[in-house]
Amino acid sequence: MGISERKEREKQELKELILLKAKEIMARDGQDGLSIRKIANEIEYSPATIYLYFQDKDEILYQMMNKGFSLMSASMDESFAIEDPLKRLYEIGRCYVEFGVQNWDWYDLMFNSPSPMNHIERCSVEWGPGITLFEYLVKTCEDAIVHTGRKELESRALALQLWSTVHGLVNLSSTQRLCVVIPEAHESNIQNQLVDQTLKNIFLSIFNTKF
Amino acid sequence: MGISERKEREKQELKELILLKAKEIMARDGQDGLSIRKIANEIEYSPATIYLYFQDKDEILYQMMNKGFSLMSASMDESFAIEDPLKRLYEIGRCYVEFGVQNWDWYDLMFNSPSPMNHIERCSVEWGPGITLFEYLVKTCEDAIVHTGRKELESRALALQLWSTVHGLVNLSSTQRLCVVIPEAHESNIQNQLVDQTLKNIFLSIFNTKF
DNA sequence: CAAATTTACTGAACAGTGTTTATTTTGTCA
DNA sequence: TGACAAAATAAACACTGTTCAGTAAATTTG
Repeated sequence: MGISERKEREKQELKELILLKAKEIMARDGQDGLSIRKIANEIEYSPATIYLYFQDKDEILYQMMNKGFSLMSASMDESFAIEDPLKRLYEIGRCYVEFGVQNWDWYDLMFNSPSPMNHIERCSVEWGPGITLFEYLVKTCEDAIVHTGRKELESRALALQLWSTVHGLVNLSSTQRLCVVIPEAHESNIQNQLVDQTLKNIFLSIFNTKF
Repeated sequence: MGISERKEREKQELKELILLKAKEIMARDGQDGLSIRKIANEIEYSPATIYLYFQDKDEILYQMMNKGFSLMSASMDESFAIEDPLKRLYEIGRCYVEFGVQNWDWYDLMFNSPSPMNHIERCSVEWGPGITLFEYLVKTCEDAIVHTGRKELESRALALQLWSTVHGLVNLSSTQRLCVVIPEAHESNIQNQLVDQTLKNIFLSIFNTKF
């Protein structure tokens, strides 16, 4: 009987539609403008219906976070393919910051918001794509350490240092802390330049390598 | 006539009481648990009264942010007093992270929340204490550069790099991203160790100096 | 001292928010 | 077609920030 299969499929489709509309609303109104009731309006169902497909808003934001990681991976896979470990590491950093600043709502969901983490803790699942990304960073750091012969560096510690720096840059820039501290940074291209300079600085200080 | 002066004083006192109770509520219920209506209850006035003393919630959070900077300065002034520029820089970084992690609600308000920035933009005032703190960091970087004779370093760029890193560390740690990526970091003392190691790494990579 | 005026305060409403539950509508199977 | 299960919803609950008309208190003036 294909009837229950069709039902399952329809259930899945509505679930996807909810996430799709949520995505559209966030793009239009920002993360704060995303509400259950707005989603309900857009999919033309009552708000209560959404709770038949997701246990709460946290789960919706968790699923959106996962979609955000897909977006990010897609925008970074050129960097992942670079042969030279140092250049790869640098490009990953550059693209990371670029993605974060240009897709702030997504980034905020993935790396700042407590909502997806609440869901993760409640359901005791892993922060899957985040861990994958970090482990990839660790591996690239390892490659870079081998490549430069600087065996005194510890790949996990180095990865954390790099991650902290780019994460800090994205946040400072997107929450308007950079532009009020460095007045010249009001125009976005100068801010890009600042971020770029900082990235170059890290690599210069760690690997003695210019880009 | 001292009558209008007394009135002015009373007005100021109620304003301070509002901020005091707001502080207490945030300490108890976190930043998300802080609402105008809760403040109103605690000071035993109606919610509308609060709008006679502050134009909106953003202004309350802006004033609280300023109090947060006072707290932070107080907890860091031992570091500020250190003679040796490198050691001073390191201690500033260590205390910065310590304050951020231990007073996350305050830190979040000062360095992440859009609310105080909304007020700053609306009233076209400066991000006063934040700028002061950053300029002090720049100056200390300058001192450290002179002290180590590494003239190729640019103090403003270096300050931004250091700030980004510690800001990133505080955020990753406080938003539960660190502990899910590095499972050993669940216990807070190991997390402290990780943060400390990262800090040491920065200084090693930039100044070739061990701590 | 009483009346007029200014200042301080509040009740109630508006337009939202996430979430739950009892009820109704819809679809499937015998 | 009637019974049963599944899906959807209306309505409520307990909140949120904010505004405004109207009330109460304090002060100044006649």
